[in-house]
Amino acid sequence: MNECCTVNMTVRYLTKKWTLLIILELFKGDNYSRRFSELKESLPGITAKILSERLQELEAENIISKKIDASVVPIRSDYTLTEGGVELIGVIRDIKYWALKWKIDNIPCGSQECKICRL
Amino acid sequence: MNECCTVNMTVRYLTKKWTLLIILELFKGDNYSRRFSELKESLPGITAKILSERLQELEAENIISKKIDASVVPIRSDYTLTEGGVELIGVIRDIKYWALKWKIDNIPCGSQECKICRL
DNA sequence: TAATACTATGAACGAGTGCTGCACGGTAAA
DNA sequence: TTTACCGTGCAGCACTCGTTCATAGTATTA
Repeated sequence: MNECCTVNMTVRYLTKKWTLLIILELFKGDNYSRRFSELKESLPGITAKILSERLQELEAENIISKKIDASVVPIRSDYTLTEGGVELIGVIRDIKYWALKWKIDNIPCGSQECKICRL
Repeated sequence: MNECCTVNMTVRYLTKKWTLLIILELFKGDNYSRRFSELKESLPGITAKILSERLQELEAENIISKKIDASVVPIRSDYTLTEGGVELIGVIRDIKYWALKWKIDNIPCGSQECKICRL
């Protein structure tokens, strides 16, 4: 439907609800890592289904990696930013800087609802 | 519906069909400038309506500026990348580099259909 | 014995958005 | 009268996104 292009596809993923926030949560975690339940807690309002979906997408995109510890019960799932994922933070920062520099009527960030601009 | 955030909003605009291509066309033009009809010609398949819409959006975002020469008939409309728009090219490049570096199964760019990767 | 914690997946539904197609508007030169 | 030029408005289709509810498996805890 849209143009075939890695740029476009990449950007497209980032627009999905929660995706940026999930990446940022992982970035803040020890070793850029978080558990499923931790993510869910730190993202009030997200449903397990959507979180699961986004994590799968990010894994498919090689932005995060997943490690399941099935020896423990209940199961632990750890999600970690890949090297590429960590570098993506830099790209997101660049976008943010551009936006802050050139957007006159930007949405007031730093508000409680927006965690992205705390980068 | 989505998170309020300039980053998110910015990225969101870039995902729309034709937007990236329009920006690139302007970037290639003399003085980063193009006329409506020139844009339409160089983007086969785009309709006047969509081109018009995208240009309006980009203008509202301060990425391009518009100049109408009503003294001539038929009317001439010139669209030019703003300073911010030109800087945005750098951001798009960064996204592209990231994508090329980290995406294993990226869509084959350089194909005829994709003009974005010629950046 | 039953409930709870944890990590999911699937189906159905509703809302929204993006894009297309078509019609229509104006003016001046050819 | 047609063409070049630059749009706008409306109708409608298709797709996507997100929510909600149902389900599932296991081991510890009450």
